[in-house]
Amino acid sequence: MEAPYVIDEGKRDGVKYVRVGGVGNFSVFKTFDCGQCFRFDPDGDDGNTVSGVAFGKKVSFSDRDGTLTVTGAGADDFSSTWLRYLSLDVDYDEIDRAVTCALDDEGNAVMSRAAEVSRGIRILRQDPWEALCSFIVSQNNNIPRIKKIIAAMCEAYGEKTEDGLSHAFPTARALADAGEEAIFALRTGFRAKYISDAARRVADGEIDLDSIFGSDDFAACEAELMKIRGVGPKVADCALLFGFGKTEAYPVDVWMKKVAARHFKEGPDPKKFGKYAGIAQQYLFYMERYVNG
DNA sequence: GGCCAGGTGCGTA
DNA sequence: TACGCACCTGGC
Repeated sequence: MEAPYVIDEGKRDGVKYVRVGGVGNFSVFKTFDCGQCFRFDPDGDDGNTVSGVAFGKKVSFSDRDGTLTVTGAGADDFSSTWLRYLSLDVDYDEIDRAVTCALDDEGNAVMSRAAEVSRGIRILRQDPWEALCSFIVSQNNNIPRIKKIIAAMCEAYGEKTEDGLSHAFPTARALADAGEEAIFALRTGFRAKYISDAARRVADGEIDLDSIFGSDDFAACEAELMKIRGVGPKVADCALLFGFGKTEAYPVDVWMKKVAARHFKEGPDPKKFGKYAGIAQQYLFYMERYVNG
């Protein structure tokens, strides 16, 4: 795999930027359009730029002719934060090879098509608490409203970003202190008690996200998260996949049920994809939800 | 004006 | 254990 390398860095209109080459098969648009993250939106009209907030930093990503531009970051920030966030240190060519030969011929044909249309998607490594909380909000909900609720939560209870114009995702402590009624007032509906329960348990250390992050016992991680009210297998798996870097997590939602019904006699069996099950899942999900739609 | 959304908890057999 | 149904709200 070609390793990402910094081309140059500088400032435009007083804002830092860094340009990076060697990013391989990476699509900003697909990565941020595939439903894994709710705080980024398309910026401008080139179709290749998104802006948002992650790890309390306002940032935008843009790809053009194989060059990634990160605005709001310098070379140091790129290597310390965004390289890992975007999973640019992961060899997706190798993963694509693995997931397209894991099943029988028929299954491999489906996976090859899914990998083809999804080419460029990277599983983000988001903040664990943000991912957990966001996917609690996502249940029985649609993406525009999920984004709206999360934006309201950030504005009300998140620390301001450096430029003072945006807000970080609120800490578990901030949401726990806000209380269930205040969270309900953000139009979260029946999820208010779930968010509140999650925030309290995490803030109190009753659920230790760091130890889940460091654990290799996937089933135990899932069980631990499912102690939270309103966290079932789907939400737990999304949090583990998108927030805890556990690519073996295989969230099954209505779209994945459609995939199974439409393209497979039974299954696919996620175990066959091993530690890349979550990435295979994301490819199948993306094909069904955003391409076949 | 309804239906429904990237689920989950709870009550019922 | 295995279903079916309610759930806040607002986008379409």
